[in-house]
Amino acid sequence: MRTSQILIPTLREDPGEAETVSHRLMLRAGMIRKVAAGIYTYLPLGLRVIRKIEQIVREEMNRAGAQELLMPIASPAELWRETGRWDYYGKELFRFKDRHDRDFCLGPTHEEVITDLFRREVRSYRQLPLNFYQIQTKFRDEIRPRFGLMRGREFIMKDAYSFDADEAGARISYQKMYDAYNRIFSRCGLTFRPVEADTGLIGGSSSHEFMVLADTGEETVVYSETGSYAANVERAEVAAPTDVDQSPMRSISEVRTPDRRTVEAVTEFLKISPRRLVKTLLYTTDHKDVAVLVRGDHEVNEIKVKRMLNATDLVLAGPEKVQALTGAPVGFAGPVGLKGIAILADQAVKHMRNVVVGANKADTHFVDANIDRDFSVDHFGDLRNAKEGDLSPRGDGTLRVAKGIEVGHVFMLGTKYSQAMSATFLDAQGREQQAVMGCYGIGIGRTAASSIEQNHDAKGIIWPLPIAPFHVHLIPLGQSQQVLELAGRLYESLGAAGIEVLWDDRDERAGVKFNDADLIGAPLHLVIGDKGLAQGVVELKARKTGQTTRLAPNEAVAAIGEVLGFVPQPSS
RNA sequence: CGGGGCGUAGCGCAGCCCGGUAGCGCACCGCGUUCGGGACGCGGGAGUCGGAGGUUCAAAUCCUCUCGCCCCGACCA
Repeated sequence: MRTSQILIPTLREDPGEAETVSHRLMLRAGMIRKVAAGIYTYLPLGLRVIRKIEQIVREEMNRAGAQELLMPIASPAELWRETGRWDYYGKELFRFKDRHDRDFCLGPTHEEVITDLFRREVRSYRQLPLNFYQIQTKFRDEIRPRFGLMRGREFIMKDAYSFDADEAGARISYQKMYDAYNRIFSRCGLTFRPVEADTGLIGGSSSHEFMVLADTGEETVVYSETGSYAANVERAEVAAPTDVDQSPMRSISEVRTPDRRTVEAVTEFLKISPRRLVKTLLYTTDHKDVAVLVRGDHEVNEIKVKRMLNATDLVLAGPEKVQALTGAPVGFAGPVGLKGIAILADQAVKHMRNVVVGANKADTHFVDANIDRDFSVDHFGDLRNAKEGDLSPRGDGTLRVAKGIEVGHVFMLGTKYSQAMSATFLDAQGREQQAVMGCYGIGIGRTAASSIEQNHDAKGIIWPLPIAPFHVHLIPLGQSQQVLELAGRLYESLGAAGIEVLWDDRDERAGVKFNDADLIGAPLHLVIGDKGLAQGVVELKARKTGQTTRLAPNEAVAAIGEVLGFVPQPSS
């Protein structure tokens, strides 16, 4: 491709709207342009990268035995009402009505549509297992789209759905996808890690997320330093506490803590460690209020609380609510004397003695409060976030914390959708059985963005070869006859050898061309200039290392083919 | 949705406090010089100052409403 025939509007300056590296570089390299918040046009260069990733995904899906199909973007509300997700999905679902006033949505995911296909078309266990996938545009009206392709409201996703006759089969299907995902992200040149994850809105019994490790990631991953445990912090289990405080109970007393509302302020004021304090957080769920107790240096994990309560909704109580429940302003809530409300506590609280808690009275705390004597707890459980230094729940060392970008997610769905939608088949005994499902997603654009987060320098992008928009950036310098002629010849023969070349045929100064080439990030740059030709050489530069090799022009194609791992075709 | 910020030429911004000619850099067009890491000279085109209302002799600037966008928190590929 010649630059005169492909629109690559590179930007010299950073666009003001972009914060993260990948967003900035994608805009600057002329890969994407914003149309509305979270909605982008993929320009030719960006689309080439997207297509490369899609192709890798396609190859690995096919290899894993999945079959490609394509479902519609628009789907009728009836299907979503069958599973209850028309309501449950909430504002994130882009909804619209047709001319007959019938409800539709733009698909955010396709469990309903694929399950509908399955129940209509599949009858027998002999047809199983099945796995269908598609690469398609999805719509989610995200609360806050951000970081370019990282979190769009319209985005390209590969989604796959497996159907098995039983749990054992489903586990095999799941494992195949898990393995395929590992291959896909490896082939894309990413440093990533599969982690145990929460299932969120999709539902199901268990899942793994594939996390690209990057400081700009929105997810928090905890992993055992020495072992194999890794999980999203939303999901990460906390090992049962081993430190049991055996000290004798002292008698409870009230202390004045004027205007000390936070753990930090109270513990500083009383000159105690946050580990001696129990903080009380008040929440409102679907139908009731609850208090959640955690140690002062711990954080409540709301997902775990939701799970314990079997609630779909959980919001921290506002100031009026807190006042109503405790009779005190925010900052002084405590379990002692707290009436008419369920009290949950993290397991670590169980073994604490002589703790500091709010007194449900303005500017007052209790010290030396004790469980069972001064207050009671209705349920204990693992309700906090794992944190750096915790013991691994698998007993393999201590936990560390890192940031990650979720590029893929695999779920064991079980029969959640097949049950809701009566997706059944007949087993060998002729009995009707519900299909056991799995679903598997990859964010294609997010994968591209993640790759940039991991592969860039101050000058621009450094694409891994398999997803680079072009293999070689051909950079002729000046307009001399010999340079132009050689550029044309090399362009032809590289193309004939199956090598993808971007030929900068603009009449620009060397600096402009070099800077654009560095920004765009093809793995190899081939520079042709009068200076080199005077010595009979062209220069091949590796974008990543900056290392330059001088080559005779007639060796260039073979040398490049070798570096790229191609078997060069004889050029005509 | 809560908190913070921004909308002025294609891009990046100044001007706004203290009302009075709409400006700078880059990009773009023409001519010339230049040409191995973002050249220079001369000439030029381009802006409903996000939108609507109001105050005023006069509004980019003050007031009200509104729309859009970005950043920080609760959702997810």
